[in-house]
Amino acid sequence: MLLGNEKPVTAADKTFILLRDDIVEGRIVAGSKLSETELSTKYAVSRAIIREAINRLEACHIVERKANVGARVVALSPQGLIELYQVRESLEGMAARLAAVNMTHEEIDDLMGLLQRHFDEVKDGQSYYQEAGDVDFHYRIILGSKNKHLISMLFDGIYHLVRMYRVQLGMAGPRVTTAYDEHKHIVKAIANRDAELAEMLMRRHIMYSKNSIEAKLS
Amino acid sequence: MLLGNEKPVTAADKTFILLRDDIVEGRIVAGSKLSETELSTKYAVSRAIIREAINRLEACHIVERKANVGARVVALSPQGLIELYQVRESLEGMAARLAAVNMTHEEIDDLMGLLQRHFDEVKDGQSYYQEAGDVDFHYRIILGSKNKHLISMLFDGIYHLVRMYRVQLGMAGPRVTTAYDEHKHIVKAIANRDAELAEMLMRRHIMYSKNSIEAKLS
DNA sequence: AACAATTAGTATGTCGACAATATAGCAGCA
DNA sequence: TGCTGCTATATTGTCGACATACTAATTGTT
Repeated sequence: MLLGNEKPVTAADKTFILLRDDIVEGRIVAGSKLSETELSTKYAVSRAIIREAINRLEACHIVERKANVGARVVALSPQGLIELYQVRESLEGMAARLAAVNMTHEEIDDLMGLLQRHFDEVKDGQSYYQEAGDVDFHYRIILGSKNKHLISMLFDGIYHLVRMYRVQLGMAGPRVTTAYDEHKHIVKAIANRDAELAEMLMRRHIMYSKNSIEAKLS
Repeated sequence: MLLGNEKPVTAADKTFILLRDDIVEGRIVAGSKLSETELSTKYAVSRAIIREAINRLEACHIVERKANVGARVVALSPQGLIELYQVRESLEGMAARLAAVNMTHEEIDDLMGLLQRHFDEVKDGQSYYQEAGDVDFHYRIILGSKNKHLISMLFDGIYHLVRMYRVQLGMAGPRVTTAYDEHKHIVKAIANRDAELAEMLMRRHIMYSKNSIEAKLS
């Protein structure tokens, strides 16, 4: 899954994305060791490329590296997921706040259109959990914040980890109808340029989502 | 300045820290291009080491890299500083909230001791802006959150950028007495385990700090 | 004179080999 | 038998050289 407009141009870019997705999708199991030589044969590139890819994965917190020892894929734990959602709540809350100030009318209209399509799908009974739609919703609000650091942190860092948890702990969860209502209220707050409310609603939205996942884990 | 307990063991580690500090302290000017060959002679290491160091700097958002073109030190702008403080407000607010829940009594006592020493210095007329003290204060609360992602984002990422702005836009600002009061109230909220209030006060504290800097820029 | 294309030059991307460090296994001793 | 120290092996860290892509200067054309 390519997020944003990351266009891999160099071999290291491509290998980074391949390796990352193999990890996120669970084809390389969490907690396992990453051998540079092994990976270099597997992906048919030199060790230097693999090293660069692993370095970037470390920056995303997807792998952990110890000097002179090697790199391991991070281990997934309930505690880790909670910490991740705490950061998400904080950052996406701020994103919603900023989006209420910085999104253009056009962007807001687009967002409402997306929400309407989402609603139609729910109405048509396709009310399985639409991850793509949900991601797209959050995606646009984060971009709407117009804050470079926020965007980068969430897309390059947090997002892939969240997806890794979703995939590997198998939560293609429900929450579709309630999530729709929450999304609607958030957009309304943004359209009203109510930054305070937008942040609060987004934080609650993510908190609910966290609670739902926590409940499923226990 | 070494933050946390990053112990450079490999040559790439050392070069990364040297290069980072040269940039943060302004010995390498903001916006300038980083030539790999040039740097490799300057720091007396191979180009591979320099490349790894630059990769890590890119992960910190201290340099920007374009494929097949090269890396540049980020340019400093008022807008960039504002965006940085927006992220700080969000993350450190959450850190204070979590610290109120997760800090041990001992850690809170230590924090109060630090605050007392800070107060004594202010009383003694050494009321120039104590950056080290201020940093140490925020440092402990961030650590007190016990949230790995939060800690890493702030220390490895945001912190050095903030310092870069401070150094290069020359703001060894005042705000020492008011900042002291704000710190005191934050610690009180944490000691009372009032997460809600701790977050709110921390966010206001950072907002005030941002406003003070903005005023100085215009 | 101004613009386009080609070419030379320089910087980045990639590679394979060597050096240094950690881990595991084995031998020797208490 | 259990522990300590050494050795061997395998993995990571580092390096210099080659391949490739961008940049800019030069030349030719309109």
